[in-house]
Amino acid sequence: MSGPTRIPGRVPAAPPTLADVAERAGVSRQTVSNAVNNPELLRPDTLTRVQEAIAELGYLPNRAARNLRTRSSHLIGLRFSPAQEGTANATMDRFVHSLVETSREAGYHVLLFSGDPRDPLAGYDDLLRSTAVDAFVVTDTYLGNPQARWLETRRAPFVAFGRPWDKPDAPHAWVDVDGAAGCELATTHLIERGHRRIAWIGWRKDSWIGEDRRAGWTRAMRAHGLATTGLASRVEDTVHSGRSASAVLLDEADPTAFVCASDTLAMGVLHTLEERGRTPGRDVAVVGFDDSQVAQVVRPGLTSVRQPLEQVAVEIVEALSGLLGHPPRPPRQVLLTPTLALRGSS
Amino acid sequence: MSGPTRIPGRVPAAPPTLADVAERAGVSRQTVSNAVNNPELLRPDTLTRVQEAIAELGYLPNRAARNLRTRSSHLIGLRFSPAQEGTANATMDRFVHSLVETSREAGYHVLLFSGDPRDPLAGYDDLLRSTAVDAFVVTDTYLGNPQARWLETRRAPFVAFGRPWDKPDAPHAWVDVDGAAGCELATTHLIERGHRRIAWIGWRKDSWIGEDRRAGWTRAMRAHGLATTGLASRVEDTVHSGRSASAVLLDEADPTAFVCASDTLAMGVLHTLEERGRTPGRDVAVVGFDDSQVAQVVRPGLTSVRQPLEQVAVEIVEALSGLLGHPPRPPRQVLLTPTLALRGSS
DNA sequence: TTGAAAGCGCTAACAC
DNA sequence: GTGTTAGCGCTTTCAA
Repeated sequence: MSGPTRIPGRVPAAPPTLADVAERAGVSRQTVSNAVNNPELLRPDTLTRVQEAIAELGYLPNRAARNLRTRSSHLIGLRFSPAQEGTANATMDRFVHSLVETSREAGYHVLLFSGDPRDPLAGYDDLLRSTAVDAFVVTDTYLGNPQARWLETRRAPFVAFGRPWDKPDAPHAWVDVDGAAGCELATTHLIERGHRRIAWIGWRKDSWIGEDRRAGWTRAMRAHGLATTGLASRVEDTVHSGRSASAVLLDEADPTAFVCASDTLAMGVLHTLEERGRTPGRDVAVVGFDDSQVAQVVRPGLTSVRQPLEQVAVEIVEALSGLLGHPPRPPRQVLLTPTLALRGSS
Repeated sequence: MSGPTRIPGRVPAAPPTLADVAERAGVSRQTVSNAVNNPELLRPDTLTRVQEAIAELGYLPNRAARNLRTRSSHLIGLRFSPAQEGTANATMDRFVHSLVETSREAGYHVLLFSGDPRDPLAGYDDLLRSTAVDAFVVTDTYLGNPQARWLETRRAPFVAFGRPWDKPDAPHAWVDVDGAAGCELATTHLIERGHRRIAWIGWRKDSWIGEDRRAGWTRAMRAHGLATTGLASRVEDTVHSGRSASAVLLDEADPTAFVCASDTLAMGVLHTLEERGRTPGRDVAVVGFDDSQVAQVVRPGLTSVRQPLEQVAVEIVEALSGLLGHPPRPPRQVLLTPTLALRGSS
């Protein structure tokens, strides 16, 4: 045991255990355990004595032992895949920060894992079978989410960041941001500033997220009786595509404003404007999506739809606590509304 | 026990244990453990039988039990603090991706934790005392690193990403990128392209990293017999500061090129050039540092010093394996050289 | 080469 | 309220 080898004032060879605290406080191990986990069970004076011993020894429960006994790790698994498209991983980054912070407040840590980007299930299975995590946060739902279905059959607790587009009434817990509402907000903002011919540059039709965001633009235009014909373009999510698409749209439809499905595409529009000597914000307005670093730093500042990722994290942890609670609360579905970060480009 | 309640073809109520495998293979639990950890101890036919049972049951050792027994978690702690200065957290993001990937190959997972940004020690202590992680990767060494000294006294294994600037011969393991070499590379590149009056915009003097990067610029200038007087500026790391500093430098010293300590500052230079109708790359060259998203997306592309973060991760995991090995290898200090990502701005 | 026994540090269940 | 007992699933002795 560690007791005799521990020399006061020196760095302990091994951290103190429950038994060390119990001996010091003159109580049983169980009482110490109760002092930590159910303090209301102890008589006040016993509690104080135990707490003093805990403080003196700098005791903290051994995680492995507690995990083994309680069959829970207080760890949340998050697949952190290598950078995906354009500015998207900046969003992921901001989200992870919020998640780490919020999880901590709820007593959880975030375990990052990776897996073959081509295999959406890679990594999940091992962690689940080895009981290394209590639950997952699934973020890569943009392709449809086989993970969600797979985790459901495994009865693994998880919360998705992103809707199950292919199965809207799936019963699992998810939190998402209303992209349509965001783009509607952006478009309405432009309409209020006097624009009438507002173009859309979005992603290809097989992207659910892209179609959702596009729907917001359509909705706002229709609501104000504005035509959309010839004003929309669907391309790859690259700066280059944004540039060519905006060039074509300017030639063929002469829009005075652009709403884009991403900051990456919006950057392409800014490039086109610069090439043509037209000033963003004054001659042509541009709005992006994601409020990335780029939007903040580029001249003259890119107005952009901002996802409330801090709130997403809060809702996810809330949902997670529900799933893992005793008794578990039923899964919730939460849709949050983004805001608009106004800058010089509009 | 889980045995009787498990129905073939259905989702198991609890994952199989060593005992389940042993029963199925008709051997003792210990033999199964050996099959997993020391297969060379088994007779080939026994090994095959056990491995078959493992495969049939989908057995994977329970992490908590193994952690408790071996006193190791195979988890690496990384403090993931809320976004710091400008583009710096994009670098962090890229680094974390690499670290997760490399750790996985070495059998480790990355545990993210957060802590009060004002307290550099926050979070470390609890994880250490609760034996939740085997080691730390310390990244926030830019302010000097009390963490490193503190972890050393606690005999906690850790590797720092970043040199101990305030104590260059500190014995702990660290990996860093040679910022001076990077800026020397950038400056030499500009000299080779014919520039002679090359300005420096860097951070304030109390930043060790900033002074290091600046030294690279000085070195390259001196090596080519070029004057540096009046060509340097030290400011805050913001776009705005970069803009004003470059405006002043252009007025007073008329440089034909800028080397900056960050992409953020370089963006400020680009803003100034645009304001004055001068084309980056053609009229005035600009080089940034960190090869951020912004550098890749802005027009006409920002040449930038790129840190070899993938290699940093590899070296860190290598150092970590050394520290945690049996017997441990002595700590190493590794300095890596960055490269230059060439783009339109130069 | 395989098996039996012990115990890592903790908490659930129950007795006092 | 507090103590006792048992056992989570695994690996490290050590004996067969």
